[in-house]
Amino acid sequence: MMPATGLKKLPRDFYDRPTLIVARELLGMRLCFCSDGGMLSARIVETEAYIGEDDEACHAARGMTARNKVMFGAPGFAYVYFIYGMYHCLNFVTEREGYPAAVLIRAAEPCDGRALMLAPKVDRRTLSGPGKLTRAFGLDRKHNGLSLIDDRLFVADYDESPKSIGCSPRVGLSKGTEQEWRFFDLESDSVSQYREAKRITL
DNA sequence: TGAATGATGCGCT
DNA sequence: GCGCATCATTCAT
Repeated sequence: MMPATGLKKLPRDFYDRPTLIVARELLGMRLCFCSDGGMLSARIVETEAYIGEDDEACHAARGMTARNKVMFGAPGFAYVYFIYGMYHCLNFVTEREGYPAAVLIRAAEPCDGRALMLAPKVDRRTLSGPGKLTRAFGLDRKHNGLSLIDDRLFVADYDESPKSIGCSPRVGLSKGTEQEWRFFDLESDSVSQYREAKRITL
């Protein structure tokens, strides 16, 4: 049952589409998470696409493993993994079951539940990076495999689409840097710092 | 303002 | 063992 406020939770069909489309359309959408303390939400302003076994940068490039198997499953599920010994990254699985693809959520603007976010202070930079975002929300591998159609973790359309969208190579990779599969809201100051200016001033 | 680096643990070869 | 879809800090310009 939808609340009377007109909350539009994205259906599974939204994710069951080409990953580049999903990555772009997620910009401006609200990431919503019911933490133990209450409801958290943030406006997504930066995403990256990872598409199939032919994408050298995709975790699925070497086939299915215990770690990446959620990516091979049905669309509309959360793929959360642990990286660099101390961070987690949040992804949304896309495309048909059996085809491994996902969108990494890289940055967002804090909205609801700011007092509940696990950060020294909450401002426009609090969620400006994938590791910072998951840490502030308290997301970790316990949340790997959660359905985004459930009420615990989901995305809703608040009609906050960006006016203009930029793209660039994906961040932090040694392979797969030729594709420009990173997308971000050009007018947001919550986008992650890395190479931000390079592509915008084109 | 930007480049280099250390922290830190797990998955995979 | 090595490398990693990161980040905060340090040091150099």
